Amino acid sequence: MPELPEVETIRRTLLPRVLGRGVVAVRVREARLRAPVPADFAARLVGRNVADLRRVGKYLLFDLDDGGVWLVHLGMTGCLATRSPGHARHDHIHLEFSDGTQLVYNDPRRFGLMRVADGYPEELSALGIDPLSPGYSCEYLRDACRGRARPIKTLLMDQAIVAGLGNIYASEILFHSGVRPSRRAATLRRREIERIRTATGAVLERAIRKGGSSISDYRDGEGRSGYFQLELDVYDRRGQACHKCGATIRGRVLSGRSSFYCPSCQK
DNA sequence: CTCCTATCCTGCGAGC
DNA sequence: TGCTCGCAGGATAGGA
Repeated sequence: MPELPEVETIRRTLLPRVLGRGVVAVRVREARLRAPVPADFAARLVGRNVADLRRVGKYLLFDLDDGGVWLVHLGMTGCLATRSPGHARHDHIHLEFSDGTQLVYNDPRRFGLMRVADGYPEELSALGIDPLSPGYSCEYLRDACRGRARPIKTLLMDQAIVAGLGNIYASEILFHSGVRPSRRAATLRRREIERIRTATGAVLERAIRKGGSSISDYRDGEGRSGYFQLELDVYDRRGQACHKCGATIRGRVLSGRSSFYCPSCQK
C-alpha cells in the first residue's frame, strides 16, 4: 500500500506524537514479518528516546538519541498509528511511550520490516535518489535511462534508481507526463524526461496534501483515511473515460504489475 | 549485467 | 449462502 506520499503522511502525523518521548514498553505479538522481527527488538528499544523521525524512500527512520535507528518498512499493508489501548486483528507490535502514547503496527499481509540498527541502516545505501530531493534531476534521470531497454514505469519503480515510487504513483506520473508506461527507457526524448521529472514532484506533493491514497486499508499516523484516491486519473480506472480527453483508459501488465494509461494522451 | 517470474501473506470482490 | 479464483499499494531470490 504505502508509497512515498503515504509514508510521508504517516511521518508527519506521527512526528509530534513521538518526538522527545521515551519508549517504556514494547510488545511483539507476531514476529513473522517479511524478515522475522529480531528476538531482542523489544529489549533494544525500551529505555531509548526518539530524537527525530525521518523518511528515506518508503522507509521510516526513528532516530534514537544514542545514535541508533528504529527502522520500519510498511510493505504492502502495514499501518503505524497511535491508538487507544486494546487490540485489533493483525496488530503485531505495540509500543508505549513515556507520556502514555500507544503506537501500534498493524499489517495483515505481514510484508513489512522492523528492526533496530546501531547506526544508519546499511540496506538504505542501496536506495536511489529520493524523488523529492534536488538530486532527482533531468541529468540523473537521463543517465538512468541511458541504454536501458526496460519499460520506463519499471525503471521508475526500481528503488535502486528512484526511492519511493510504487505502482500507483508511477502510473499517475506517466499519465501527467504524456508517456506510456511501456516505453523503453532508452527511447525517451529529453523533453519527455523533463516532463516526467516535473510531473513527479507535482503528483507527489498533491498526494501528500491530500493525505495519501486510501485504496483499501491505508490510514495515517492517527488512523485517518487519505483522499488522493478520489483524484487518481488512471490507476485502477481501466475501461473508464480519461479525465483529459474522454478516451477509454487501458490496462496492461508490465513486469508483473498492472499498469494503466490513456492511449490518446500518452505516447 | 539486465530483466522478468514466482513467492511470501491475508483479504476481498467477482463469478458460479 | 458459500465456495474458488484472481488480484492487491512491495521487495527479492532465482532463472533466462
